[in-house]
Formats: sequence, C-alpha cells, structure tokens
Amino acid sequence: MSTISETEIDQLAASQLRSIDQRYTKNRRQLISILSNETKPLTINQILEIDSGLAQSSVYRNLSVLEEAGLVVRIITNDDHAHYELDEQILDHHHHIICSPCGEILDFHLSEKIEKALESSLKEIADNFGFSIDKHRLDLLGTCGDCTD
Amino acid sequence: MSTISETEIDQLAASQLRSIDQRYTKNRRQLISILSNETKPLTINQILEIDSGLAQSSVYRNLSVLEEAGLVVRIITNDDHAHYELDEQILDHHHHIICSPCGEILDFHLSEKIEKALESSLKEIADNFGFSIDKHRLDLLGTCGDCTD
DNA sequence: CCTATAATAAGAATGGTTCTCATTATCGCA
DNA sequence: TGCGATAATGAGAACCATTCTTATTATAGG
Repeated sequence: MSTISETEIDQLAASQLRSIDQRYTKNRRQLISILSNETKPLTINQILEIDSGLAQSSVYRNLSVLEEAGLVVRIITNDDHAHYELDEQILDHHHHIICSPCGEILDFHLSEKIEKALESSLKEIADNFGFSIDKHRLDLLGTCGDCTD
Repeated sequence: MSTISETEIDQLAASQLRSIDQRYTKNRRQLISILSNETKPLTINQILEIDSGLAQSSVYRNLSVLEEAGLVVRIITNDDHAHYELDEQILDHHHHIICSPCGEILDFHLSEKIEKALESSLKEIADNFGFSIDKHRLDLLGTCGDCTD
C-alpha cells in the first residue's frame, strides 16, 4: 500500500519506463498493481499465486525491467527466494524486519530523528572510504510471533 | 584481522563446535585461520584462491557447519556469490559497505553513540512487531573508488 | 492498416550451492 | 598402542532459482 495514488504511480511508471526505452505494457501494469496493493515485499511465487495468468519467465524479466527503471527493488536475504517491492520513491524510505525461520519480510520506519542522524553518519563514512553512496539498507533479523509458537 | 588472538579464536572455535557435536578438524582450522587474516568478507572462490588445496564441496560444507556453530557469518548481497567472515563475537560488531559494480565488501563501524541509539530504537520496533530479535545489519550500497574511474 | 520493432511465454540452459557416497581420518576405549 | 564406531572428506552428481533462447504475438508510428 503506497502513499501516492494508483494514477500517480502509473504516470511515474510510464515516464520512467519511457526514459529507458521500455513500454508500460499490460503485464508490467499488472505487476505494479499487485505490488502497490501489498504492504510487504513479495516473492515471484507469491506474485504467481496472486495472478496465475502470468508467465513465470515474464514476471522475472519484467521485474528486472521495472528494477532498471527504478520502479521496483529486489530484496535479497538469506532466504532462497528474492522478494520484490515498489521503490522508495513510491513507498517512502523504510527498512525491513525479516523472520529467519519463515522468510517473511515486513516493512518498518525509523523515527525521523534517528534516520537523519544515521544518514549523516553514513555519508561521512562513505566519504572516508572513497565511496559514492547509492543508498543504505537496515534489516532486523529475528523470529516472528507465528514462528515462535 | 580480529581483535582477539588466534589462540583465543581456536579455543572459542573448539568449544562452540563441541557444543553442537562437531569436531574442530584441520580443514575447519584452516578456514578459521584464513578468515581471521582478512579484514573483509571472502567468497568461496577467494578462499579457494588462497588455499587451492581445499575441496570446494568441503569448503561449502564446513563454512555451513561453522555458521551453525556461530563462528562464521554468511553475507548475501545482490552479488552472485555469498561472502563469509568471522562472527561478531570474534570481529566486533560492525557493518558493511558494498560496491555494487564489483561486489567487494568492506567492514565499517558506526560511532558508539549512533549504534546505541539505533539499537534501542530497533528493540522497541521489534517489540511492536512481536518479533524476537536476533541481530540487525546495516549495509551501505554504492560504488567504490576503483569502479568510479 | 502496414511494417518494424518490442514484448511475451514455454522450455532449455546456466551456475552457485547442496547432496551422495565411497574413502579416509578421528575419537573413545580397552 | 591398537580397534571399532562414527564423523569428516572430496569428487562428482543433483538441485533449483534465475536467466536465456526463440518462435509467436502485441504495439507504436507512419
């Protein structure tokens, strides 16, 4: 579930795809739609469960195109399956809380104060390493309530 | 390069392996030794380059055993290859700065102040989600100086 | 409504990682 | 120190998420 409207997402998607010479096709619309109805990152299998009409190979390819367009982010954890969600320009900057036993990923937000302090600290560190920063990610690893029972 | 001595690491390794009914064999000693001479996480291939006498399948299996024993951590990024380094009980708590183009991973430390603030904030968040936390990880993603040239 | 080009989808191929199993090493015990 | 039981090793096979191939279908632009 995103903070901006479905229409705005569509405009953004069309525009960013066009800028890398890609079309905003029916399949790609459907992927954006599925992801924008979720509050958590989905695996390919979860996407196929939601819409069994999609071809697996197309889902892989299109998520990859959407990632290149900066619309979707692929999340890699220790789980076997990658998870996908909308980019932060659509969702807001946030982080992930991951249940190691079941692989489930949920989104969480840091307080603005800590987030800012962290960012300025990270900027300084990157400078010292001679890195240009793209972004940071913060994961909380543990066990969810369901897996504890 | 770790802050505690090789001897202390060996004792820790022997003890923690014993506690999960595993032996501290020659191959496992060699892996611990290789990792303790590094300041950054290594891939399986890098480990095999350092000691070509090791069998790939044994390296995979033993790193997995060492991980179960809590001595080694496997780091998954968007890179194709997993990276391995000694656990934080040996190395100190730290985070990773990752070069997306070349896959290189370096260690960095956050100031104690920010680290503490972050930890208490994360603890609160985990409680709200009904999660028991194992640990957190913070990655800085960007491009290193070598890949910028 | 054509034509050129891009997207689709089914299945093959890829490749990092895990598994299998015959051989070798190690521990506990007498 | 030697023996027997059990664990570790390593070469190669198997696995499986992901990527690639290619023939077919859809789309944009004139």
